[in-house]
Amino acid sequence: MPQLEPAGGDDLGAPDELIAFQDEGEEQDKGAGRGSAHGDLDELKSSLVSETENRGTGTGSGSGSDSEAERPPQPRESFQKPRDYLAEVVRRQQDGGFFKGPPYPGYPFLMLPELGSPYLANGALSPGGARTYLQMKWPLLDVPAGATLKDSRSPSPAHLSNKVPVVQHAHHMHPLTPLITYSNDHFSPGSPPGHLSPEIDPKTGIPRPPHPSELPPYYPLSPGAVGQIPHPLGWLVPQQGQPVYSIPPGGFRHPYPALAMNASMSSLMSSRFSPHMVPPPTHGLHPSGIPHPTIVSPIVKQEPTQPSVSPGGNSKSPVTVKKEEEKKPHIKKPLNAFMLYMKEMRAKVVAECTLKESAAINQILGRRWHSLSREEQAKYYELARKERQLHSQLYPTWSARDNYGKKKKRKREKLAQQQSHDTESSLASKSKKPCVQYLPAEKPCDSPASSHGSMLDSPATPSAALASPAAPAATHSEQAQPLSLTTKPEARAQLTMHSAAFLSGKAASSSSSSSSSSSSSSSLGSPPSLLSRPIPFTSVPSTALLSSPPSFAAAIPSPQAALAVLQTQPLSLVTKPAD
DNA sequence: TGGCCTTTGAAGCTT
DNA sequence: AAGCTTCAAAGGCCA
Repeated sequence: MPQLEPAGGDDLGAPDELIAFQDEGEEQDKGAGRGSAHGDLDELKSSLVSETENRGTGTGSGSGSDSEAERPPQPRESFQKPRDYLAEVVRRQQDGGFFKGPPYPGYPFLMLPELGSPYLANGALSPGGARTYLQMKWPLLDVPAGATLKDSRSPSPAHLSNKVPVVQHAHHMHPLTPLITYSNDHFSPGSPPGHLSPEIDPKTGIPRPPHPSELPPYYPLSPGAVGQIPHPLGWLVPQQGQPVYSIPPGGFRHPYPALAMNASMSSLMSSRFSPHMVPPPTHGLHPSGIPHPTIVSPIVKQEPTQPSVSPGGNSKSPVTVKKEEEKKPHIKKPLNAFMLYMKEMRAKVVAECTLKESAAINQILGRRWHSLSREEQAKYYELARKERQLHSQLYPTWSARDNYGKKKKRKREKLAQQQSHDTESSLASKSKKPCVQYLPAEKPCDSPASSHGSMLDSPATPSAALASPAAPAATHSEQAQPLSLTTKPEARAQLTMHSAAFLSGKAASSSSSSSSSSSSSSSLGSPPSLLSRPIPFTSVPSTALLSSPPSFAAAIPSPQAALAVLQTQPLSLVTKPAD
């Protein structure tokens, strides 16, 4: 199978349309997606229209629809050779120029500390702009200077409060290295949800050799943990800097697990070692002794409600099992695509809205999620896939089963009761709160910027769908991807009633983007359709990457610049030209 | 103080 | 195999 091919060669005979598709994705990343948030709306509209037209013609290049001034002038064809791309990247960095960022404030950056620059323990941006922000289409990687030298077992308080998205190669390497490494990745921009990927099956344990770049580098740690790796956006968006994962009190050898993991994985990958060669971790610890951020100290999260369900069931007494379980750190599930999306976009929505309740925010995010283009969603699916991959690499023995049934027993009971009640009640008597409660009719979040971005970004148009090259190659799993708008029809109805204006208004505001409008309405009121499916990207070959234009990798000279870019930077995973 | 709410997706569990 | 359940994040709300 292609995935087992040597890195970078995981595709054979990629259809041209796939490449074109890839290009389209890039186009959107840098085009509509970026401009939608803060850019000129009219330009965006035009761009979208042009893109749609291009799709219709099958060209997909979208080169003619480029309406962004910041856009790299070079035609993508000029980067068919990785070195060309890299040269361009270097040139741009030297020029100090960077491109207007897309609406995604998160992942796109690889934060590389300048050697010798002081590391700000609290994660705040260095006044001196000590960091070099290298745009990465991947979770933020931030390696505090000297981080790799620190003994995480005695971390400084700085780490405890570090809100800087961390992660990066432990090796000192050229800033472009990450980009280069991507070229070896089997990454497919339109990658399907992880479990759909034919490349790896964490469960069956037949993963392809992991590539460092595939290891999602962000695993925020909870406060009080020895080390912390907050959300990538945490350094700029405190709300999102909340710890996601904590680390067991055992102490680590490296304050940045993911970072170290990258390093180890890099070695593994470079030597083509199979992940199986990595000794299984003990109690959530990485073989290298590096804890994973998904580990939550049992102290922090102690829910010894059930006897051990470890696969290796034994005859130990319940008490013993319970004790062992208490000792066992709680390893959280890796975040799925939507969770990643929420983490990234929550702050943005909160900032735009008057709402603060997560329930309401989540509803909005849920709708926006559906309004995202398939390409954009694909980025998150890919992130999630990598997340799971890293997770499985770190915790080969971990299973979602480990956390199953250990949380909120009351809730389950309540749900059960509710279900029984629902069966007896009419639809109107659903016990769940109507969504309207969280999404007031006054559209408190009718923020033009992001909303437009989401809506406009959505190319979920018939033409777009038809233009999807991967469609024919969609796997069963891909087709099984959630198409739904919401799992609760009644809630959806509520949303439709009370929020249609919210979405349609946005769509209407971009009249030229009729596709967006239709998409929105479709998402809300129509049965799930192909349009709302995640991109089937398993078939997107890496060769497509070879033809992909370089995503603008740029050095950001200052925190202010970083912020500026971050505010407009779209999430994009594809950055790597094949080498 | 801790569960609820809300979202989607992954994965385990149940039938 | 299909359907159901749980968990993952987030933070205000409420008992």
